[in-house]
Amino acid sequence: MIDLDDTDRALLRALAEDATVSAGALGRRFGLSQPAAWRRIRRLEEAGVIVGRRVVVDREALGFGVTVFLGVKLATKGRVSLEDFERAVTAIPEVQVVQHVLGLFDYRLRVVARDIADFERVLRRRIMTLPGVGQVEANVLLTEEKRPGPLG
Amino acid sequence: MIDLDDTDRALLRALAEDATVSAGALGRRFGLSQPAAWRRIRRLEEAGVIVGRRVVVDREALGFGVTVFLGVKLATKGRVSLEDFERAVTAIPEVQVVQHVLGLFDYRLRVVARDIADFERVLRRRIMTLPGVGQVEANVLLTEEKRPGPLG
DNA sequence: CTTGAAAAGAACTGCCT
DNA sequence: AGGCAGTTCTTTTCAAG
Repeated sequence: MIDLDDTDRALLRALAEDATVSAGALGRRFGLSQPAAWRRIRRLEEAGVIVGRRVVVDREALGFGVTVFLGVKLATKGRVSLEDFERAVTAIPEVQVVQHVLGLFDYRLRVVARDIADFERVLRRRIMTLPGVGQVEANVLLTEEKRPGPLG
Repeated sequence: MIDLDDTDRALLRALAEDATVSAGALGRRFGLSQPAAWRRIRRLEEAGVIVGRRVVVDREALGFGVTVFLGVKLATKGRVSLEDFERAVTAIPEVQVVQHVLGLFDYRLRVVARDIADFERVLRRRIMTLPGVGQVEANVLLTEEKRPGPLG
């Protein structure tokens, strides 16, 4: 649990927004030399604050225009039920995220589909047939805004 | 809505997992030369399939060990209410994601906090005081698994 | 921390099959 | 489409202040 100064936070915020900028460009933006900026970034990686770099894929450009969030309550609890459910749900290609949660539901899923008809197919043939599924609640995504979040 | 072949999907899957690998390394992995792999990646960028590159920040390493998903139902609807709510909620630093959704709730929020006590503070002083907030439902994140999702 | 420089590697270009 | 060869740029490391 390293603590960061304002410059570290600025670098982190910039890289979380766009990781294609070079260390030299970041240094110029925040008043550091290229090696200084580079050393700070490497320090953030070594400290486990930066855990990887990913490309962001636009699902709509691939024809997946529908995103639905599902809350799933299991009818049967217990260790085996959780493991069975998790194994089965991770085998569904349309499921992007599986969150084990505490509260009214046991799992939250992020599911993508080509359109609503395609989503109904996924829901009926894939989701509702999962082992131990009880109550299911759905929310269809309209717009999504991601923000940097707190950094220390 | 470009359509991809198996090689494009393999490249995309690899880059969505780890964008630090070079075009040359990807080419060797999938039986392409460095320029061939690079040209395919650039084509995916130009087609709008790859929309950016980001670093992944581990919030736990920064001391934010608690993630909570909130479903929010507005008491007062209408265009102005939505805009007021969105403007106010995006000003809360602990809110990472704001999703406008259709269903039982109107918005879904991803909120991070240092611990449960800190989350209670955010909930009472920030979330419950948002303009037009009605019913609120919470799920505390235990574990999260992200999967590649469908690519075409 | 800085500047400057050097070596390694990746990105990018043009030409050819 | 893909490959080869070459150029340009960044990244990465080092030395010295």
